[in-house]
Amino acid sequence: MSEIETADRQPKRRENLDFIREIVQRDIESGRYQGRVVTRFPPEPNGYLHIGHAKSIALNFGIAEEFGGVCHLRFDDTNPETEDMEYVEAIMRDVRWLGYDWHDKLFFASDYYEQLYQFAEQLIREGKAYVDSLDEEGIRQYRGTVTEPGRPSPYRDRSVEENLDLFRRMRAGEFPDGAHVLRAKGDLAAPNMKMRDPLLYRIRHTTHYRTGDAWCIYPMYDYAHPVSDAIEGITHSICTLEFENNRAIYDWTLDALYEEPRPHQYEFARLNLDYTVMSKRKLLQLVEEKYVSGWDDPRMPTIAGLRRRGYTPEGIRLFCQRIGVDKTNSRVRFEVLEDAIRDDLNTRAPRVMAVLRPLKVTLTNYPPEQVEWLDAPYWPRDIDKAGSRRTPLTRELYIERTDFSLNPPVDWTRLSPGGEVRLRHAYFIRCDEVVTDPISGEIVELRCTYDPDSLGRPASAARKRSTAIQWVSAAHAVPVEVRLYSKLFAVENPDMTEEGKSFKDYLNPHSIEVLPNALVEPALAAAAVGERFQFVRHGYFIVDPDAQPARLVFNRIVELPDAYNARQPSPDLGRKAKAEPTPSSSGEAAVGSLSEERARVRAADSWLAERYAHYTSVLGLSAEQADPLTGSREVAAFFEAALATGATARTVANWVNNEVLRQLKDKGLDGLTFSAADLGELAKLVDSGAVTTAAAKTIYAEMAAGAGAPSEIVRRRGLDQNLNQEELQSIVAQVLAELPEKVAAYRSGKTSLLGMFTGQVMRAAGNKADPKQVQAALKQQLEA
RNA sequence: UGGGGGAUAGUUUAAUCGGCAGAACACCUGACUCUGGAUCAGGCAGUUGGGGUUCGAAUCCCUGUCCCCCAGCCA
Repeated sequence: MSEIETADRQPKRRENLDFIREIVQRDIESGRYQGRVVTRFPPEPNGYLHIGHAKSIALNFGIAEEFGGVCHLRFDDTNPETEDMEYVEAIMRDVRWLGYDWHDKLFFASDYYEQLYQFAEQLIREGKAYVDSLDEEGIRQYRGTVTEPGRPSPYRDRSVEENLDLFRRMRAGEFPDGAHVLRAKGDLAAPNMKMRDPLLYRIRHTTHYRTGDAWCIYPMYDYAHPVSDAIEGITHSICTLEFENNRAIYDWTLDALYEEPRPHQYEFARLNLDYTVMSKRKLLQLVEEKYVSGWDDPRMPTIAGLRRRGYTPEGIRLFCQRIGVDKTNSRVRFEVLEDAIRDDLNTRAPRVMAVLRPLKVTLTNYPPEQVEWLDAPYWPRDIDKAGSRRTPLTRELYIERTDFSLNPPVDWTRLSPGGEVRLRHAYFIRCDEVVTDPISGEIVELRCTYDPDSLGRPASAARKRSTAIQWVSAAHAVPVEVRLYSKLFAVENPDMTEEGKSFKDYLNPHSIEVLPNALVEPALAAAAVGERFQFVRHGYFIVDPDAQPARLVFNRIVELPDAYNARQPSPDLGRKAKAEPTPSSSGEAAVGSLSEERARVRAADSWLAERYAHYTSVLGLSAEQADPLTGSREVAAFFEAALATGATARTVANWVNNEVLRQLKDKGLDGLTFSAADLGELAKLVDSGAVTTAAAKTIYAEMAAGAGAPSEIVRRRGLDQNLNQEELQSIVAQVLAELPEKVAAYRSGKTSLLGMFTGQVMRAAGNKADPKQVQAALKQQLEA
C-alpha cells in the first residue's frame, strides 16, 4: 500500500462488519468493558424456535465466537401463564442442533426473582417506584394516547412506607390478581408511551413451571430483562427493532440500579421470509388447529420443522450469513434459504436414482434373464469425493413419466418416439414403440432397444444433446413413499390479510403431495433415518422418522433448480411490481415542520421578521438561505456577529447553514467551541482566496474540535503557504506513479477515476492545493 | 395526529465517516457436463423525490414522499 494511501488513515477497522459487530469492535478497542464480550440469547419458553430465531442465535453466538467472548442462553421466563418445560427442552435441543454451545452459561430469569424483588424494594425506597391500585381499564385511561399526555394515577404519591408495605403484602399473597401493580415513576407526559410509568410487577396467582407457587407476583419483561442482563454481566444486549422504544426503560432501570460499564441494548431488524409466518402465536395456531402435524411438521419454519424437513445446520447458518444484519425492515425471498441449503447439500449428499412417477420400459433386445450390476459413482466429477455402488440393469425397467414426451418440443433432450436417450450409468436406448391403454389412452409402456456398445463410451455427436435419465430395474426396485413438500402458504406475505380474512386463508393446499408408489434403487434399501441423498435430477431427500425397515419414507428437502422448467412460461407467482413512487411536489414552498416552525417564530417576533427582510433585500440572500438564519434570535445574532468581521454575507450564510447548523442540532449555541468572530475570520480567509475551500473545511473541522482560532490553525498547519506549479506537478506525478493500474483504467476510458485522483492529490498536498488546478494538472498528465 | 426507527440493482446488502457505487441471490448469454444440477466466463440492473454547499455528495445542509414500531397487568 502506498504512503499516500495510508497517510491520515483512521485506525483500520475490520471491513464488512455489520453495524452491531462494528459497535462490539469499537467497544473492544476503546476498552469500554475491558475487552469483554458477553451476549445472550433470551428466548421465552412459550413456543418453538423458528428460522427468525436462528438469525438472532447466529448473531449472538456468532459475535461471541468471533470476538473471543461468550454467549449465554437465558430463558426469559417471567410469565407463568404461557411457559412450559417442554419448550425449554425443545429450545435447548434446537440451539445445540444449530451448532452453538452455551457451555455452563445456562440461566433462567426465574432464578433471579429474589434479586429482582430486592431491587424493586430499592426503587421504592428511592422514590422511583410506587404501587398503583388502579384497575387495568383505569391504567389505560390515565395513560393518555399518542397525542395526549397521561395523567398521574391517584395512587402515585403514596409514601415510601405505604408502597413498601403494599408491595410486601403483594408478595405475601394478600391480594387477588389485578388488585395492585408496581410501577416505575417515569414521565406521564413523555411522548414515548413506554415511559409513562411502566409496570414493573403484576400479581398472578399462577403456578410457574419452575418456581411453582413460591411467587404470586411476577416481574415484567421491561424490568426483568435489563436487570437479568446486568446480573449476568452482559455487555451487548441485542434484540429486535420493536424494542427500540423499550430501550428508554432499559436505560432508566439500569441507570437507577447499576453503574457503567453496564449492558447496553442494540436493535436489529427481525427476519421476514416470503411465504411463511414467523409469529409464535400464529405458528401455535397452526399446530393446535391441526393445519400441520406438529411443531416439527416439515413445512413449518420452526427449527424442528426444518430439521425434520432435512435442512442442515450448516445450511441455515450459511443463510444467516448471507442475509446480513441491518435495521431495514425487509422480506427475504424463499430462494435465498433454499439456495443456501442446496449449496451445503451439494457437497454432502450422495447421488442416487429414484423414479417418482414410474413408466414401464421393456428393452426388447435385452436377454430376459440377464442382470448386469453396473458401477455407479455416488458423486459427480466436479465433487471431490470417491465411492460408488452397483446398480442392476434388467430387461424391464422404470423411468420417470416426465422423461418421455409423445410430442416433444424442439429443445427436448429426453426420450420421445423414435428418439434416443442415455440411461444414466448405463446404455443408450431407443424408443421403438409406445403402448397405450386402449380405453384410457394412457401410456402404459415403452418398448425400446438398447445399444450394447454404448456402455461407458462417450456419446456420439448425434447423441451429444441427450440427457442421461435415471431409471430402476423393475425386479430390484424398492417401493417407497415420497413426500413432496412445498411452500406452506400460497402468498408472499400471509400476514397481510384482506378484510375479513385470516392468515390461515392463505395456506397452500398443495404444500404436501404424497407419492406412495415411488421406486428407488436397491442400494437405498437399508437407508437409515436422517440420511440425506440427492435423487438425481429431482432434488435432495432425507429419510423421515416415519420410515419403517419395510417401508421407507423420504421427505423432499429442496428441489434442484430446473433451467428447463424455469424457461417455460408459468403462471406468474412472482412479486408484484414495486409501487409507482408518488410524484413529489417540487421543493418551492418551504412548508415543512422545521421551516414552518421558524416561520411561526418570525411571525411572532418582529425583530426576526425584520432581519429576514433585511437579509433577503439588502444582503442579497435567497429565501432558502435567510430562513434557517432567522429561526431564533441567537442564530441571527451569531450570523451577524460573524458578518461584522467583514466577510461576505453569502459565504457566512453558507457556512452557518451547512456546517454550524449541524453542531447546533445536538449541542446548541452554547456548546460551540468557537466564536462567531472565528467563523467570520474563516469566511474572510475563503473570500480573499488566502486558503482554498478545501483547506477551509480542514480548518473548520479543527475549530469544531476546539483547536482554536482559524489564524492559529492556518499557521500551525501551514495552510497559507501557496503551492507553486512545480510542486503541484510533482505531487501529481508522484500520485499517478503510485497507481499505475488506475492510470491505465483512466486512460482506457474510466474517467470517473478523476475524483479519486483528485482526492489523493489533495490529501498528499495537505489540502493546500486548489482543486481546480489539481484537476487541470491531472488531466494534463493523464492525457499526455 | 405525538414520539421512535427505516429507505442503495428485482431481492438481501457493501462503500475505509466527502473521492472508483462493490457483492450475493434472481435473471439473461456462452463454455463444460452421463444431473436441463454443479462449476467457469460474461451480461442486464441501483443511491426515495426536489433544492443547496463543494472541484467532487449515497455520505453534509434544507425540504418533501413512502414504510415499520409504540396507547398488554405479553415478550
